[in-house]
Formats: sequence, C-alpha cells, structure tokens
Amino acid sequence: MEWEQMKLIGELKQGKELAKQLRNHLHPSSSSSHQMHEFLVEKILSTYEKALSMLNWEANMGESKPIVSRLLDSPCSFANGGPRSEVSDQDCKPKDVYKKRKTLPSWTEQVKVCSGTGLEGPLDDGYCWRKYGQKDILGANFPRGYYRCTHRHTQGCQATKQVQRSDTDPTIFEITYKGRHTCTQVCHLNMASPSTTKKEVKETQNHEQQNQPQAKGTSMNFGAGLKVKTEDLDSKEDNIFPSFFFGSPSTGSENEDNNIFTETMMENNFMESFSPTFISPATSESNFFSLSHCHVNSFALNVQTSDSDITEIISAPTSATNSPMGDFDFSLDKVDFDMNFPFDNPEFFS
DNA sequence: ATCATTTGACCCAC
DNA sequence: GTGGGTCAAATGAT
Repeated sequence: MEWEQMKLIGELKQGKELAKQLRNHLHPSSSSSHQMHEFLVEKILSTYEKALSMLNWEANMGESKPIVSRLLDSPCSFANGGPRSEVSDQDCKPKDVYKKRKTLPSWTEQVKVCSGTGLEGPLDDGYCWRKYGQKDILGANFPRGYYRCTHRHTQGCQATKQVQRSDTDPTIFEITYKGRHTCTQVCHLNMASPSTTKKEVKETQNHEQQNQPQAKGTSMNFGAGLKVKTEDLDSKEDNIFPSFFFGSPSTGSENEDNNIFTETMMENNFMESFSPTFISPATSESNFFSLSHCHVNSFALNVQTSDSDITEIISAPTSATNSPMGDFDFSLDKVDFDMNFPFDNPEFFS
C-alpha cells in the first residue's frame, strides 16, 4: 500500500473519530430531532466505514494509485465529462458517455438575495467556477448560466452548476449543482471570493435592468439578506446527496427564508475544518471558528442509496473530501468543538 | 501574456 | 424539430 493511501485511510479514520465525538456531543434526548441526529451520525460512521473498506479493497486489488487519480484518469469515467470532451471516442462511445453524464447527481439550491442589503446576486458558494455557457431558456425571463469547476482541467473536477434566476421572484437564484467536487479547492477559503459571483450578478443584472430594474451593488456582506433554501429536486435516478435546510434560531422563525448560509458555504468552512484532509494549519482554525458565528439549526436530510455504478464511483472518493457532512445533522450551538477537537495535535494537520 | 467570459454552433435527448 | 447542455473560437479583462 502506498503512502497516499495510508494517509488517506488515516485521515478517514480521523474523520470517523470526529464523527464519534460529534455523536457524543449530540447526546440523545427525548426529542425526535436528536434521534435524527443519532441516526445521521450513524450514517456518517457507516460512510467512513465504507470508504475505508473500499480503500482496503483497492489495495487488495493491487492498485497503488490513489482512487481519485485513477478515477480521473479513466477515459470512460464520468470525470471526462460530456461527449465532446478531450477523450476520444475510441474507448467510449458517445452514447455511453452521455449516459454516464446523466447519472451525475444533482441537487438544487434556491438562493434568495434581498435588495438593499448589498447582495444583489447569488453569493459565492466558496468554489471556483468558470462560466462556460449561457442559454435563454424557454419560458424563462432570465438566461441560465452554466458554470463548471475552474479545476476541471487541472484536477479533473467535474462539478458543474447552473444558475437560473427565478421568474417569479428575481431575488431568488436557483442554483443546480451537478456532480461533486473532486478537486482540492483553494479559493473557497475566501468565502467572499467574487470570482464568479460578480459575474453572475452582472449577467443577471443586465437582464434585470431590461426586465425589472433593481438597485445595484455587489459588495459581499454575509451578515444579512442571503436566504438559502436547498432542495433536492433532481435525483429521480440516483441522488445520493442530501439537501439541507438552514434555519436561523436567532430569529425564532421556522421559515427557511431566514436561512443565512448556503450549503456549500457550510460545507466549505465546516467540513474543510472537519475533514483534516485538506486542512491547512494557517487557515483551518479561522475557518473552523468562523462557523461558530453561523446560525445553523438543522439540515433536512434526504439520502437515497444509489443503484447505479457511476454513482458509487462518485460517492466513494468524494465522501471523504467533499461531502463527509452530507449525512448528518448538527447544531453548532450545541457542539462544543473545543473540548475534543485536536487542534493542537500536529498530526491533525499533517 | 494569461485567464475568464461571451456567444454562436454543435450534439443529444425528447 | 425543438430545447437544453456543452464546446470552442473570439473577445475582454487584468
């Protein structure tokens, strides 16, 4: 077994331990929500178990290359994108590729932006996106923007998203994510990175000016105005990803319109800190504690087991990097990170 | 010079 | 045939 795999396994184990710690903090009370906590935490543990067993399986198969790399190298894998990707059709018939592309899991978030708060466009979700297309959609007042991960070529990350401004409520952006990030994002540490957001704002504002003028302003202010509703819409086939609903306990409202942070924001910050895999000593702590200011109340969970091969492939390598939180529910108010989290453990940041 | 966006064209699914 | 998703050359921004 190669060093990368051993390291990966070690980190997965660490994640497992962290999940256990989380379970300890979310000690079950009589409320059903806590039962849900317990259930979700158990799912996390089982996910890690799966990942570990898969790694062992890979090792037993005599493969020495890291799984993700192998995945991305595979000419027929989903990682090579659509039918007109760089890969020749010798090994992959276009139809097959399309089939596989179709199996990419997707989920939709509705990001609401309130005018007057300085947020006139969809908040950056923390990932680096590159726009590769825009389409006027039939029956839609606003064009749909197509974005893919900036690291598609460098790291083979196949994550894409579509940004569609709502017709009924122009302050709502429907963001459909497809595929999980397999890249090691670097720019996401800057939550307010305007790399794509400004563009999204600009493009939508252009239409907005045509259709329904609105105040301008693109400064990124996380404090107010952003409302996120995450839906699990697509996924008739093989959605393996959860949907999250962020509530704002400070407001006391059950309405998800009070949500503040997007799933990916949470994912990027919390999980980047939670999963030691991509953590850096210089940034981990600040990111980690920045979350303590988030009012995260609950995540609505919707998990489906996959029956397609490709989804299994996707879920395995990404579970430890991109979606380790996908299956559990937590309330930061209730989690005492300081007690058990090994910040001062040098191995943690290895 | 490099990188990101725009936009018309292409391809596939329906 | 049409609509949606993607590509890639042209263009723009830094």
